[in-house]
Amino acid sequence: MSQMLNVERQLREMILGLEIGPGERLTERWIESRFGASRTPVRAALLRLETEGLIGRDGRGWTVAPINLAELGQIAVYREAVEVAAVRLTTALEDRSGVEVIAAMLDSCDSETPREEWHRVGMDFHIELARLSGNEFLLRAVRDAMTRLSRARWLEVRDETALGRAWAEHHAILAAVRAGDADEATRLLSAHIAGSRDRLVTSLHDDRRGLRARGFAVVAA
Amino acid sequence: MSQMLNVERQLREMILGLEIGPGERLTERWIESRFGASRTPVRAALLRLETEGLIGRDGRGWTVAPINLAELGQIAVYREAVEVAAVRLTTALEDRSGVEVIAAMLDSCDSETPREEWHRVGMDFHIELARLSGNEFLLRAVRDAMTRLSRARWLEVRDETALGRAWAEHHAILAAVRAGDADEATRLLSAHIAGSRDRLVTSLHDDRRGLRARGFAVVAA
DNA sequence: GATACCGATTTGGTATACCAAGATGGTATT
DNA sequence: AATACCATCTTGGTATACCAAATCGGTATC
Repeated sequence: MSQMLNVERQLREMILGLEIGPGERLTERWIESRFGASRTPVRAALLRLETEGLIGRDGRGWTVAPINLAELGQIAVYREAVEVAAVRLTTALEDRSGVEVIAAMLDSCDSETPREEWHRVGMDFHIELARLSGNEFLLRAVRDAMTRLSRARWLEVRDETALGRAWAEHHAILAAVRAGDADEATRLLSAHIAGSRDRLVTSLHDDRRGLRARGFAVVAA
Repeated sequence: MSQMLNVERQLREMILGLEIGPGERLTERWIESRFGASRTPVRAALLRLETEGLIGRDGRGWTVAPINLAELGQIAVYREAVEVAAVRLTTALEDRSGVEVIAAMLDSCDSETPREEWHRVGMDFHIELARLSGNEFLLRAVRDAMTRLSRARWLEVRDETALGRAWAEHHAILAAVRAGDADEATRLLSAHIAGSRDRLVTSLHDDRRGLRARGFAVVAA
């Protein structure tokens, strides 16, 4: 059986879905029996997830990466650099029709849409926006950053107004890109990322006791 | 024996040192016998080198990544985004004394220094400059970009004046950072990266027949 | 002579056996 | 009762055996 991809995918989903908590120890034998694969594909999956930053080595042994508030700040800086560069490339394109596809994706969310879907679309917005640039490295950087952020975003205590605000900011960014206004687009994007980071870090910092009570390792900023 | 790290390091060095040519096929069994390791550490090394972009899958099987001129252009854009962000962070620091360490590193090269060393120092300049920012993600991005560029830079037909020009540009960037002049530093850095890219792509494009004659796979822009 | 077909070999994917180092727990000694 | 020490178990690192698919040659047929 082609277990390798399955083990990697399922394990990633368990980690991102917080079914395995941040800071938890992983043993190859447990994964082996949990997914019915042997150690070889398990090792391959672990090596891949390590490069994604979702797990790390704890001396000997593997550990699910903790929630690291300092890291969240650094990722925001990284994101801003690459996302702004991607948007600048995109605004310089003649054909920016890809913007409409992303707008349609945003509009697929309404009041009936479950929170989980709002989150996913919110992340995909940034990934797809980077893809429009046509630069594989900027795209990969944004995708990696989003992967590392996704658990934290899922833990964030987010009210409806915050989701709506992000949605509006996403649309505003698209409007500026559509108009070819690079400066406005990057200004809006930078502000969006900074605001997003502030709300995320604040929310997790305020709730860090609750997170630790759930058995999640949280590293302070 | 701790073969895993050795296999990975030695194989990386063979690829970066062009002892294994771009486009060449790799078999796990060959690596196994070449380095006296078994397939498990070989697999680990291959998986890691794949994420570094030095090797890729060719259907079934592994292939050393070809020299890709279009990719070199994309990397330059990526580099500029992350290196400029790093330099902006660094100029905003109160303590920029790390700049002097990098300056000393540059000055360790003189007319007696072999070409190979000039190349290494030229790459380390960018890595160490990114490290000063204190942002792990920007540092990793620059290090990854440099790794992907290093084979191409080694193939570049470079005269002495080009090496000296890069050295002078590096010093000029450091001077701007030392003075805390972020705009000047980023302007110089952007120009340096763009010029470096142009010379690199032009050189490889002009010599692509020679490269192919050496058995190297070259993908056009 | 070209081509279609079939078997042998190669090769990556997987499973598993073995090993050494570290963790664990229990016992004996003080 | 506390602690030092030793046997045992766990666990990641490594080596190897087995499998299926793809590739490569060769032969036979048209």
